[in-house]
Amino acid sequence: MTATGASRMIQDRALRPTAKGLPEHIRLNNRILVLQLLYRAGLQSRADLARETGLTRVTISDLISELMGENLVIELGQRQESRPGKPATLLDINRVAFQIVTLDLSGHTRLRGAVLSLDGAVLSSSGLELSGARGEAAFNKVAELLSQVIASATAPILGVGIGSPGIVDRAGVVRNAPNLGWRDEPLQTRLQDITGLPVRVVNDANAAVLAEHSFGGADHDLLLVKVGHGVGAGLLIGSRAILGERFAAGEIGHVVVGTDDGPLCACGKSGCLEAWLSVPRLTSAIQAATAAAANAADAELATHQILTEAGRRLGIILAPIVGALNLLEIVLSGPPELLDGPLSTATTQTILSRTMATETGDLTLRMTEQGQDIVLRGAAVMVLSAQLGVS
Amino acid sequence: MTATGASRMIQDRALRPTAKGLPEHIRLNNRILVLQLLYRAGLQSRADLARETGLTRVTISDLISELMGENLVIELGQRQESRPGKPATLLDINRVAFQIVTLDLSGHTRLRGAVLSLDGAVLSSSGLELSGARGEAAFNKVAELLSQVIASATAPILGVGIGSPGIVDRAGVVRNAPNLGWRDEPLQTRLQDITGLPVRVVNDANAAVLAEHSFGGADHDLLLVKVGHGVGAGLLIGSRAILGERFAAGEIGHVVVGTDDGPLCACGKSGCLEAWLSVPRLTSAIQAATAAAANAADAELATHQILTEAGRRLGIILAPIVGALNLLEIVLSGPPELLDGPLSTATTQTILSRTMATETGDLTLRMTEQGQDIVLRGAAVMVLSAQLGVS
DNA sequence: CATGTTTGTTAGTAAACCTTACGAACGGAA
DNA sequence: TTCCGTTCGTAAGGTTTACTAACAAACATG
Repeated sequence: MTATGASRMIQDRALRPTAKGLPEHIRLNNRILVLQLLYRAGLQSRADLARETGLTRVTISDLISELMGENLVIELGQRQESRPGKPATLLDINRVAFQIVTLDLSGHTRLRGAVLSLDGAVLSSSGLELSGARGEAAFNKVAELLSQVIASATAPILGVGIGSPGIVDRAGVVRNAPNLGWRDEPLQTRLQDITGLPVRVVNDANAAVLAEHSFGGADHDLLLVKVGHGVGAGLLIGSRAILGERFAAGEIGHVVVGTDDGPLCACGKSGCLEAWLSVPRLTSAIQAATAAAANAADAELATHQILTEAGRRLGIILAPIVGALNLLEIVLSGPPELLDGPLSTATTQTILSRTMATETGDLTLRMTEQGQDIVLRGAAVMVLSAQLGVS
Repeated sequence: MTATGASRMIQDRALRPTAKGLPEHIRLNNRILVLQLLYRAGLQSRADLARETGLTRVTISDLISELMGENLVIELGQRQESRPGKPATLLDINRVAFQIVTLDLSGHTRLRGAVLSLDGAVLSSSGLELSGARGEAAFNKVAELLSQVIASATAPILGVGIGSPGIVDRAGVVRNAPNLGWRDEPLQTRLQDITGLPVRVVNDANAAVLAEHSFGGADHDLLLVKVGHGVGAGLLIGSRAILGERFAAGEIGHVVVGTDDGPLCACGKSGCLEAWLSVPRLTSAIQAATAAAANAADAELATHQILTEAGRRLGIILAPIVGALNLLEIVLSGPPELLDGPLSTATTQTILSRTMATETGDLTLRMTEQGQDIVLRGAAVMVLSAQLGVS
């Protein structure tokens, strides 16, 4: 028995198509490929792009002229380098021709908004107090802030990106967001209708992990744990976000930690991660310990213990996840004065001691480099990805 | 500020291309699409396929004639149904023209091999005692069994699929398999050179989860826990296998369970999942308890307790994973007399009680329906997927 | 028996890529 | 200075793919 002419290796590229292919899909594919290269590296000639993509100079020229027609790409004069041959014309994404508007709805009391450049830099930002608004009132606050931010843009807007707390489905419907009092709120569609702009709504932790991935540079699988009023996570595997069957992936706040009970949680269970790790719980525990302490050294010690125990609890939850997914990179987002120190040290230690060292030896756990704007920037990544295929 | 002509929604289909697109890729895409439909549903006419795919009858006809030329598709006479119009010519994958050869190397003492039809049915099987062979000797045993099985095929062989324990990379190199004494063993390449057939080597648990996905029917994200001499898992998200950064995804056997210590594990830590749940540990614990019991009822009770506690420990490990990935379907593979009963009941209970009920309420945990042949059938899925793009 | 319907094929068109060829612009050598 | 090789970008023509339009074959029905 021998191999047959019928058998042909199917490359990874084409596995499991779910839709028919048409010539124009090739064009779109290559268009995105070119935009992606220009977006990441910038300042390349048509010939450079041809070499990198494997497409011919002819095809690249054609694509570029299309992109220049849309004002997405511009020529930036000739390369100065002294080489034989006709000098190359340098190209780049037209980074000032468009701007991106994003909102971060994850603050417990305050909504934030910003205008960003295509590079993800925050050009201007503003905010609006939620003042306890819920349901339709909260929606109106969001719409109000959005129109403010849109008005402050100084270039055509590529799209609007929004990071919302709670469970958000692929269509941008907020299935459930207790803080804002939303159930099945079709935020994306409604705001799209109001503004006439393309809008993308995603979960805040998912936006955050996208920001970390795109602007942090590393091409690893990534888990981002966002600690705030609650605890949530965003997960990126193979450069794509994991949403979960019911769009609730990353909702680890109410998973029970360990086998020795723990503090009572608002959800009714004991020992939930959120009951150990949320910002309100940590600050109040530290405050209480400090108040009860005899002196500054005691207070310091008690604080250290509280943070270490919280970090250990986080590590206990993360260890099975790290093992099951063979993760090598975990990022924390939240108040650095709480997370960056004993807490993160304890988390790393705990994960390493509870998993197989040979597989997780080079695990990295660190604070995000995106700071407070992480959700705003992640929402911008969503827009870039949706509108241009770039990230 | 308004939306611009430049912005265009990029559909999910084309997100993040990593390679250039060419006209022939369209053809491959559509070819796979057609094969997939025929493989799954079977017995359709060209016109049916055109309607389902959205391609025209002309294009379908052309594709079908290509596939018939390769003997992959055959005509099966005309549809008998009484309808107006010219009767349809029914088509199907030529399910008897090719066979698949697969090996399961995950048995602790015995290698298994089989010839399967394109449908994944086991046509014949054989085995070979490992007799403690390790390293090159183990490789020779594998090669010997493989040539036996290949010789017993009765039709051209589409390809060879192999499920191996240990850590297997994307190129089919067994990075580390302690049981077989392999380190960086390029199994796929070597066997491909020997046999002249396309060979695919994957981790046994990953093969198993593919089998469960393809033949189990459900289109959910899936976690399969394989309990044997060790404990491993295979994970499928969005119909694609998760391998992990170092190809060690699913290696949860040596993750520590709970915060109350536990049995000492061979790896040096205390309370590893494998130290609670592996088949040798369960059987010996049950044997000991039975021997020590005063009567049959006591023995029964002790056995029940041992299995319940093991199931609870599995649940403790799985709860964070289920929460983080928002999984709804977990499958157990292994000796049903151990797993199917108190153990799986306790696991389900534990997961539900340790996660947020609203998100995991409709969690399913069940035994596999694939039985002993799960790895053999999963390896066949790999071959189908690699050679035809079908699964 | 005529009509309408469905199937599968033939002929010609549009879109996307490719190959081949060429002018333009530069550095370096005769 | 002049010539030559190199590199860049563009032009012209060919190939592959899928599409539209049209048609013959085969059937059910009034």
